Amino acid sequence: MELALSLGETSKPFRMGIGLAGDCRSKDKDASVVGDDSDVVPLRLELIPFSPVRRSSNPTTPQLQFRLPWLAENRPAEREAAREVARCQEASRFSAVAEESSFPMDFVISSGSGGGRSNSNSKRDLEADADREGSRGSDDDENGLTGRKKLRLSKEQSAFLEESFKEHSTLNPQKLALANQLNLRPRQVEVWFQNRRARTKLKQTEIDFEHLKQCCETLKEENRRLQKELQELRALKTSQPFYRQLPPTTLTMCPSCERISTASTSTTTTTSAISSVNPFPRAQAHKAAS
DNA sequence: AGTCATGGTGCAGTTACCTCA
DNA sequence: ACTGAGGTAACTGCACCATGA
Repeated sequence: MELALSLGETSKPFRMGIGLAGDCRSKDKDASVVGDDSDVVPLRLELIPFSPVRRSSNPTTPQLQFRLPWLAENRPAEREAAREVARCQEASRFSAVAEESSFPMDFVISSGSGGGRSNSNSKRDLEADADREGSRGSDDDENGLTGRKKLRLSKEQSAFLEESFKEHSTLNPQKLALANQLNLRPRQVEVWFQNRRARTKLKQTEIDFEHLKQCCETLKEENRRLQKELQELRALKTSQPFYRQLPPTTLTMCPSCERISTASTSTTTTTSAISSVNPFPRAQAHKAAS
């Protein structure tokens, strides 16, 4: 058995970057998903594929074809795992049916904890309420639990979501399709993507931290080296007093290209070349030019 | 064209649950 | 059996954006 999932535009590879400055909230969508090259650290997380994905041969219809390994038809050895998934998601069907139903479901009665919320999350609230209702199944009735019940996604479900996440880190187009294919509630898929983005960002932050730490160490070492070199040059300068007696007119600088040339030998050198032994190349060059 | 209400979605922060050493 | 740490599903509150009235 094979199911096809259309994920829309897939030409742009997913890239995740962390902005170095500024408020990410004001531009979080762009910064966290696409990442403007101007404000992200060049080090990036690469999402490594770990299971084969067969793509549609037709480029005009970017379509992914996933195998659903937990289905009994595909891997008979995992029939029991599939039954376990079905058992775990039994509560999901309740709310899924409720969503598909044309009858208005009376989920508006709040369970108490979200009293101060704005109206802008009403659908999410309804889903959460439905989740709570759905999760209060026979198990909870038996053992008396009233809190939220945590459903562990199967490895196969997580892998499937990972594949989808690699194509789109945002969810909008494929949420319902994913939820249907995985036999999960749309809210579960949504939460999974949110948590996945958070994990990626955290990982990227750790990588960035290590990268910046290394940069810091490198710069410290470079600074130490330059300070030592400066001390040596100063010592050389004091031990060779004739160094001061060099006529300043021996150096001239072209005002347009800022190249320094010696009048006697007409040897041209750049200011950057001089700066390797002179901490104040520009000042000296201007002084020489005047 | 500007304003407001509403809905959808993302993120940060947090909580609660589960697993494992 | 107990426990603490780590992973992660789920929740909460807020912000932003799109859309329609």
